[in-house]
Amino acid sequence: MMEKYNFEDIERKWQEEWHASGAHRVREDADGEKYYALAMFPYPSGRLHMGHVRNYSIVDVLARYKKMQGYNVLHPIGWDAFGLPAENAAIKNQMPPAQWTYSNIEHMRGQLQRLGLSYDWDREVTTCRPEYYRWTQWIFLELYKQGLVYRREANVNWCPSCATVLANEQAEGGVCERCEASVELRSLEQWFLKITEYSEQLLNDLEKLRGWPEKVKTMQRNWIGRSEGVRVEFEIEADTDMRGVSAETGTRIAVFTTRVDTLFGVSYLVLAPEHPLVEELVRETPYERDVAAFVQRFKGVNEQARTADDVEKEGMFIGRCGINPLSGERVPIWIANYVLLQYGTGAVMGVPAHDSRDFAFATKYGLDIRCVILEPGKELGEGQGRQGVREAYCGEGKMIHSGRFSGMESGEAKDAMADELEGLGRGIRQVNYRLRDWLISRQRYWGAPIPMVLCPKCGDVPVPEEQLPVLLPEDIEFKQGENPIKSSPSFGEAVCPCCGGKARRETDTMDTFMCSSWYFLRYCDPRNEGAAFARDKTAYWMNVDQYVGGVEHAIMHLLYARFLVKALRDCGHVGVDEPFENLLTQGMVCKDYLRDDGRTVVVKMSKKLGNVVSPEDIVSRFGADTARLFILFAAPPERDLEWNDHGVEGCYRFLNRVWRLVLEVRDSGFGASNSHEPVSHESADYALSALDGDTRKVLQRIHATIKKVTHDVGTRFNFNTAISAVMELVNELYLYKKDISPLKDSGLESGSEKLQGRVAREAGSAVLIQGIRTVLVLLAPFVPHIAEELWQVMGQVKDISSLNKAGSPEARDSLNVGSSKGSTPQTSIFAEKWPRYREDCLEEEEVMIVFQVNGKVRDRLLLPAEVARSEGELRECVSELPRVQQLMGGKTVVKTIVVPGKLVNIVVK
RNA sequence: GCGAGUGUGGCGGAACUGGCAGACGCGCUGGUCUUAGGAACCAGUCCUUCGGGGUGCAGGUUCGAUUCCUGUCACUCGCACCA
Repeated sequence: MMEKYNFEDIERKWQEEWHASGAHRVREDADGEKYYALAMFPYPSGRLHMGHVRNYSIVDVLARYKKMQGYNVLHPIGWDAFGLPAENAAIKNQMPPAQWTYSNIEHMRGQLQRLGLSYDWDREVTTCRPEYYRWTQWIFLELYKQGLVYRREANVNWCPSCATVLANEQAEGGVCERCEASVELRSLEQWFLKITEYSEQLLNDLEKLRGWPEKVKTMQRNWIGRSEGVRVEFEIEADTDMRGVSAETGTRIAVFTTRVDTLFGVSYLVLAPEHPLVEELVRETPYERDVAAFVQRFKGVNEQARTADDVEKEGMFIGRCGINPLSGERVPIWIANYVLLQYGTGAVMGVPAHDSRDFAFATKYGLDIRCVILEPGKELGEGQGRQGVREAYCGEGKMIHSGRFSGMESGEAKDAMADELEGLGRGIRQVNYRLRDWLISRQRYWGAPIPMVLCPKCGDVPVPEEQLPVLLPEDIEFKQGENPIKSSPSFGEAVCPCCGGKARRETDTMDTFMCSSWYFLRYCDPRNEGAAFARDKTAYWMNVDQYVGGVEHAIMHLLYARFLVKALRDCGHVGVDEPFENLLTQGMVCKDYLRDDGRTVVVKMSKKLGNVVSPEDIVSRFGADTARLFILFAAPPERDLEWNDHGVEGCYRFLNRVWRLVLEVRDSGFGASNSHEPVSHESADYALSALDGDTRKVLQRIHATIKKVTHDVGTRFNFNTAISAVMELVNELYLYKKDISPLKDSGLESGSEKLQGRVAREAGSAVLIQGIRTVLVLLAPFVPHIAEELWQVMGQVKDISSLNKAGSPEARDSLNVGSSKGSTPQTSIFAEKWPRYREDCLEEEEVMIVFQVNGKVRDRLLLPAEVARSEGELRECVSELPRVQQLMGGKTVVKTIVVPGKLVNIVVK
């Protein structure tokens, strides 16, 4: 009676074995080529979800595969452990965030280990531990030294009832997610990193990232938002009263435009309501009161709400006029909600005829709409009023009504007008970025404290390096409201490192993105107590060869990490420009969900909807190997994956099938142990050509599978098709095994026939065993436990090794997957070399050729390979095909296309 | 709005540089075995009026299009203080 596939015992056994032998520990090795496989580290939310399982399974396959290929593989894991949920849990459960976090990590670490992921646990990193955040603080100070850190007032979402700062997501619709009070913008002192100083580099270096999905690069490009244009200055009309305008702010309004060619179409100027000039321009004018009221209305509204699609454009005239620097025309100055202070100069020129936003605004307020660019192929009547213009034309065209620029192409005019403005000192070519500086301060407890001291005498003073880490206080009271860190009686008090006087300690903590922007560097040297990382360690391991994670991190995390690496490079701490060589963005794990309206839809698994499947449940019912196999088989990694319980069962069935195949082979006398008398040397020395057709076919399939799986795993990351190829091989081995079963030996043949038969059978057995070994090795990265177990079983099957004599030692090596070298039950399958396929084994004896008439398949023929490859012979074949001849009857052959080895297409009329 | 992506059986998905559409798996149908259920195994499974027709829809390029081009429709995702 064959033992059952007992995944529980097997998985436990091998996990213990790997742990005991330190199978996944890794260190720098000058001889080996390194490979750094990295999954985005998890937030310790409590338990793993299927998205984690998918992410880590993908990376584990790559890590194990590369290792079998002989690479020195770094495959680490850690915890992105700071963040708001821990604080919320602290308030709810009256438990310190640290305790909540560490117990979550404890549980999730167990879950990861249960999945058999090949992490080097000695390198585990936890961002909320002082040993780690000490270096996060150090990095902050390094940036500070470089002048990349500054503090200024900035608007934050503030909930007056909770007395706290909210993230945008917590303030959706302008309402606090917890108490539903309406959120206001509050101006507070905030810490920023000058990421904008790197805008150009962050944009340009995207070119270097050949291994990144185009989609992510496009998102980053848009995010950085480079635009070339001209900063144009409009003089404020001289004959108006200038009382309010100070010398510093000047008497001009600067606007930024990418369409300087439309300058003659300007019919008004608009300032953002918060623009510093506004107040001065209206001071002591009849407009002062109304403008103040208007500005007040928009002060409390956050930008997101103000710029949303459905928000009506609103504005008002402020009683002043500007002068168009090229046309000399007077244009009224307005303020409006659709102009943002943060972008460009906080002011725009209104060109209703050629900008759809301006068009909407001008239409609403009855402002002039002047057409200055003619859409190609269209004509414009006399009179450039509002009549006839139904929508803004935003394209290029011929210049009209633009003084001496009329008649030019708009592209030409752009240059000419920019030149002229520059000559007049009224404009300058400028590049603008949408990217803004990174606000890293959080008025929260559970984060790395910003290592600064605010001294009344010396100002902002960095904490000296030797005083790091600035530890999070533990004498904290957790309750709804203000930053809990302020409840510590001692934390806020500090001695100024500069003057020794009494000072205040900064109580803001850092954005958790800061912690996760350098963890991949720490993995290279995780226990270093004297530095964040040693330069030679990062020099060896960096860059990350393959980074895998959800596309939700396409912008922020990946941009911040790129920025920090560049900044650290400029501080002399790392030698690379970019951290992540190749990036794979995996899709979401979805499941069907019955909506209220009775329709079933497939959406992302979420607790809220209740369509989740717990990894723990699947692992305990089917095992880690099945869970991994299914999640890799159900869809290619970058696509969304639909969870299907039946599909999981299918994968479980497949593993059982592999299990039985191996055990049956072990038990039913395949292999040399079955021989009653030794097969003579000569008869055992098979040449490939001496193998019978079926055996050759199986051998061919084995090598074709090696080729496909290697390509699918190593190059395409299409694990689903790799797995299906192995399934096909298993199906074929099953059929083949039945054919050559030793039980078929009737013993009725004559002596020589018997010998011949046995020789053939032994060749068959050898190929079968080789096939099974191949299956196990190819499956090992996906389902490591069962592969390891069955590899051990195969160690008990004696190898005939007859095929060893079929070629050179190298060829032998690749032909006999992991046989030879006296494979013993003690040898791990992961010590095996990843197999290489043999070209000569791939060649098929017969090839299926398709015959088409006018592009439609009419016949197929299985032809010997030489015939199939010969164009001449294929042409001849056609005349022998009755079906083709019949369809050609009475018609003239126009031409015949022959694709050797594939098809023949006859075009007839 | 701006930007990106995806549309193939009952379902998840294959088809790599244009060359047999539907690999592999699920589900379903019939059978073998079984007291029965399950498991396992075997056969079948796009539609069809048997001519042929089929890859969201309409065109185009080509001997030949799921693949390339143009237009169109539908859906999905991203767009600044959660992680």
